[in-house]
Amino acid sequence: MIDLAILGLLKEQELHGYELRKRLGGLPGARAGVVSFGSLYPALARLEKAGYVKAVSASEAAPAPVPSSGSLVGELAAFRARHVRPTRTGRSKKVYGITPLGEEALLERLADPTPTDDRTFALQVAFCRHLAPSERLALFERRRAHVAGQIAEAGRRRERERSLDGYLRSLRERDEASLTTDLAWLDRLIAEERAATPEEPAP
Amino acid sequence: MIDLAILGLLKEQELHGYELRKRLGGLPGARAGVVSFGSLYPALARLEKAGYVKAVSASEAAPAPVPSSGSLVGELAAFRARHVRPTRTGRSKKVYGITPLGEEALLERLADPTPTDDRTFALQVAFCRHLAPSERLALFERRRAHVAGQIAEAGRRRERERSLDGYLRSLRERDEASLTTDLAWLDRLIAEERAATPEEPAP
DNA sequence: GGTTACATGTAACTAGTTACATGATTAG
DNA sequence: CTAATCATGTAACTAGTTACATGTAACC
Repeated sequence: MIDLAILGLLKEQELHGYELRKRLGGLPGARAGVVSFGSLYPALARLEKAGYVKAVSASEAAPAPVPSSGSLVGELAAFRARHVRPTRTGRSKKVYGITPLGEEALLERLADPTPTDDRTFALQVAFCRHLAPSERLALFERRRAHVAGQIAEAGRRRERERSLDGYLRSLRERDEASLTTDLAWLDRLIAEERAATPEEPAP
Repeated sequence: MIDLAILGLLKEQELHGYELRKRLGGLPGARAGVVSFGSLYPALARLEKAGYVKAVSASEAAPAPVPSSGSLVGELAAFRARHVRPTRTGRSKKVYGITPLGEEALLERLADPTPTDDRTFALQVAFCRHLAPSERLALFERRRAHVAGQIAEAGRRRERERSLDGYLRSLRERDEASLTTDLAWLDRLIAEERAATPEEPAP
């Protein structure tokens, strides 16, 4: 999960850990919270050891072309980052960039056909522009099938346990409503995707 | 999470681990999967050590009044459980029941005002019939406020980042749609709850 | 007598968390 | 100078997972 998020963000732009965390928190699906430093920094170290990311000189960090934060503070910080002078003593900003190996790993994680949790799927969609159109569509279709399957299962369960009392019944209704909302969204997403992609005739 | 589920299920009926797991899987919200034995059995041991549950004689396990599985296999197993004879050697069924201390712990977890994840909230609702009406309503209202807050936040974010491109924008829409669906469900739940509870005038 | 389903448990691992420790930079 | 914010990291813990090890009971 965190690996996918880090690789996806670094593919767009070189960043240091602290900034990375801020952007992680701003990513959809919004219902999941911010990641902690205690998991972010070890993850960065792990990814660096694996050769997926590498620390670059702090001054190489590109200032955001479109400042996603919109804050003046962020702009000033970016400006200052450009003429930072390396201090003799330890703790200082460490800017990371993605490596070619890391880009491969990102594509693998984006195309991974294993059904994932909501949060990971949201991240896959957030960065799916890096996939080939056919793989992107496959990602959406797989998810659609997964959600459709859950709806079918919920329907079967409803048949089996008709006359369920109060709160349990309400919870089942909620499950079905949420699955139905999600399916409708996926159908829109898929329709838009097909509309945007000129059809590929069979070879 | 698992503690709440175990205590909630054992409050209804004495059960052994294997059966407990089956019911855990059938509980809403359906989108979360089944728990593994590797987390269930240690959890039972922990709860027993804490004095929240205790192992009772296997023959005391009440057969399900309404067989939730609907399977003949389950019915036969329940029948056989009634005339099990203790075998001399180790591994055999171990039926657990909830203790008064465990019932206290269950009520604490049900009324816990700390905002929780989706899965835990679903469990709180699944067992909320054990709460006093006012506490039940408070549980729902807290959740409603939480979701309403997230919707407000999503709206602010939409203002801030208008003209977001393709997939990110779609993900935001999905977030808002799912939050809105959930809010509507909560409103129905709260309305039903108020309708069912004769109003309490201020003392 | 073999297969299948029931049943309990442990060990090693995964993926995160909170709390802590430290230091650098800047605004007032 | 000092408080706030930026920034990096470690240690101990939490809450689960998978894979393994073992045994029981019934079915055919």
